[in-house]
Amino acid sequence: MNETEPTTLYGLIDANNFYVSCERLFDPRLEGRPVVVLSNNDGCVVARSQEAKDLGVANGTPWYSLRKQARVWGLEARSSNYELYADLSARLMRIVADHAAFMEPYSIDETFVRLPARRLDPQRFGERVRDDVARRLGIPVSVGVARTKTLAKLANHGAKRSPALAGVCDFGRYTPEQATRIMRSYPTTEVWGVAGRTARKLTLLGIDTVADLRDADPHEIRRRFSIVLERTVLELRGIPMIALDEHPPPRRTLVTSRMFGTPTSDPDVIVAAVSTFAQQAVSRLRRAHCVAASAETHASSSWFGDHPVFIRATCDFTSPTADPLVIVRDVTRAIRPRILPGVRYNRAGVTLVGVQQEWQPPLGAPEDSGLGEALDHLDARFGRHTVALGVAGLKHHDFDMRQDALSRRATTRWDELAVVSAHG
DNA sequence: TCTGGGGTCCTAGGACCC
DNA sequence: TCTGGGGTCCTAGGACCC
Repeated sequence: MNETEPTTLYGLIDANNFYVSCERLFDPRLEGRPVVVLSNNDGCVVARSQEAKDLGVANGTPWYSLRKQARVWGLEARSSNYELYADLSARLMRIVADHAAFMEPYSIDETFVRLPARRLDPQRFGERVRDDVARRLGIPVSVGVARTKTLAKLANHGAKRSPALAGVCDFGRYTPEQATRIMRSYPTTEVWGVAGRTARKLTLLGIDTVADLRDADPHEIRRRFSIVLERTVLELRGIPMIALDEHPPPRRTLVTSRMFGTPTSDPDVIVAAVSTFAQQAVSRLRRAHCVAASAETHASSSWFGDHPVFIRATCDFTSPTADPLVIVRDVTRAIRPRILPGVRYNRAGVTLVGVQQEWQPPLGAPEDSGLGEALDHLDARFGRHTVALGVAGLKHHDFDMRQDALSRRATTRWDELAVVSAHG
């Protein structure tokens, strides 16, 4: 690399404890206290405040097993409020976009960026982003900057972990010796793309730390693992192998799947759930202006029972479609005969497959019922979920999830606005 | 009693074709 | 005695991400 050529630098901006931070934004009493956010159905912990992490609460812990101790600790729990999080996420991305040359949103709470070509000190860049998001949104973020996406991820971990860095880590500031020392202090599981299975296999080869992985033979890694892990090794050496993708291809599958609040053996309830989930999936499909080629439906009993049951049915549509009438009909017809009597189902879902941009149906293709368009209009005029097909239109269902501690959707619902009062 | 939801990519193996 | 080789497409399963 030519020293005079400005190197491309990647940044990773990641919100701290995003769901908890969202909850705190509209309920400041949660500030400074241990807080967790629960999965759908109030099942298990999916996000924790720093205070909750310090208490030793692990992600994935079932809430029922914590409830008692939570009272002793003063641990607060909230049901997940994805409508709120999605809206705040969009605001976060808009703010970051003001600072970046290119950006690639990576998940609901993080985005990769390419730093502006204008030589701005990476440390200053990180501080500006952090401060601007804090000022305009009120959510704390951490920033990692490095020559590859994998290193930017690692730098971001460091920025979060080390209070002295105050949320910004420019990996390029370290000497080779310092970088090696840091990488020796982290296990391989801290690397983007390495989880338990791979880490265990790496340990057998004597590769325990990030530094070990960086120094491993890439060809050997490719032979024993995959091309993906080989790229990771090179990225850890500062060689960019994973490009920034500003226009990721549209999704190919679209899933709506959920546990039931109460398990059921009643085929009518299961079919009603499938019908409801199918309509939610179609609604997302239509908002993306896409059609689907086929669908898969599944239902299952608890994984933790003695004899877990999993049923599935697939259906290919005559031609790719976004017609709720067709999709709901085919999906429910496919699954009903597969339902086994006497099994307590506690989960169902619909996956739309072969999702693609809207296309012109060929001559002779079955006609669209026009119902989807009508529902879109009603949604736009009267709000979502105003009208639905069949039993999905009812307000309450036997399969509804439990959400005992749901916060307000303060930024997307007029009737759930935050109320602020001042006392003189 | 009670254990999330929504995605991606890679690999291996089988079917099928010439 | 000893059985081609290369290509594509599809599916299932594994591993990972947040």
